[in-house]
Amino acid sequence: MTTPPEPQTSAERQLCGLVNGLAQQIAEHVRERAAALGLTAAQATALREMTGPMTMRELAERMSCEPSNATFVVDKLEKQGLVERCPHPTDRRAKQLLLTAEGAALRDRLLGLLAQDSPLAGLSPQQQSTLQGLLEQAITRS
Amino acid sequence: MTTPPEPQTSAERQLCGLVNGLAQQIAEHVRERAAALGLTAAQATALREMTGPMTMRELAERMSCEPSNATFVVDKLEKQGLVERCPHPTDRRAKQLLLTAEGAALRDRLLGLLAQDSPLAGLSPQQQSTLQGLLEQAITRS
DNA sequence: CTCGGATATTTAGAGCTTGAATGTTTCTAG
DNA sequence: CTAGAAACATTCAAGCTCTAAATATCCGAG
Repeated sequence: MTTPPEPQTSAERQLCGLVNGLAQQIAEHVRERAAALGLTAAQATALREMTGPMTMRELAERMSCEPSNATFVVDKLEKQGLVERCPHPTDRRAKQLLLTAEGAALRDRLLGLLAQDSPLAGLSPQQQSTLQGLLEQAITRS
Repeated sequence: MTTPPEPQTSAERQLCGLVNGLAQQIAEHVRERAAALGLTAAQATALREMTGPMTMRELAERMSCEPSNATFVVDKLEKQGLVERCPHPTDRRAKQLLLTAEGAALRDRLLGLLAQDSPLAGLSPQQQSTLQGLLEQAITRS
C-alpha cells in the first residue's frame, strides 16, 4: 500500500509551482526591460515605485524588501544621478528621496517599456479579474 | 491632459504585485519549515525535489535554477551528509545524486512539515482548480 | 577512427537580499 | 522636563543566484 501522499497535497504543491513560475516570468519581463535601459531589475523596481518624494522606508515597503536593501539600490541610483537623498523636511532621522530630471525622464521610458507585452496578456480582462480575486483571497486567508 | 496611464495597465501591475506577494508567502512558508530542520530554503527545495536518483542538471531543472546554483546547494547538503554525489552509471560526465539514509529521513520530515498549513488553504479545491487553469494559461500564452 | 560540436559539471566573479548591530533622532510615559 | 522605548537609516557579514568561462566527456559525421 504505497498511498500516493494525499492527492490534495500534491495538487497544492503543483499550484505553488505555477505561482512561482508566473512570478519568475514577471520578474524576467522586468529584467529584460530594465536591461534595455542599463538598469538592473532591482533598480528598475525602485524607479517604478518612485511615484513621488518618499522616505527610504516607504520605498522599501513598496519594493517589498528590507530597508537595508533599499539603501543598497538607492546607492546605485544615486551614483547614476537618477535619485537624490535630501534631508527630510520634518524628520531629521529620515531622508527624502527625489527623482532628478534625468531620473524622471528615465522612469517615464521605463514605464512605457513595462506596459508593453505584459506577461498577463494571455488572460482576458475578465480572467484577470477572476485571478485577482483568487489571489487576494489566498493572500488574506493565510 | 494628464491621462492616468491607461487603467488596464495599472490593473495589470497590481495583478503582478499580487502574484509576487503570493509567491513570497509560499517562499516564506518553505523558509519557516526549512529553518525548523536546520536547512535554508534553497536546501529544502533541493531536498524536496530529490524524488529519486538524478543528475545535477535534472535537479537544477526541478528547482528552476541554473546548474551552477545546484552545485552550490548540493555542496551544502553533501557537507551535512544528506546527499551523495556518485559517478553516473552510464555517463561519465554526469554525477548521480543519491539521498543518504539520513537525507531520506530528513526529507520525509520536511515533506510532512510542508504539507501542513499550506499558503493556499484559504481557497476551496474548486477555487484552486480555477486558479490552476488561469495560471497555466497565463504562463503558456506569453 | 578522429575531429568538432554538444552536454554535464564546476569555478570565479558579481549583484541581490537578508538579519544583526549601530548611531541618530523622535516620541511618550511619568 | 527626562529617561527609556521606538523609529529611520546605514553598515557589515553571510547566503543565494546568475553569467561566463574552464574542464571533462559524449556523440555523430566523415
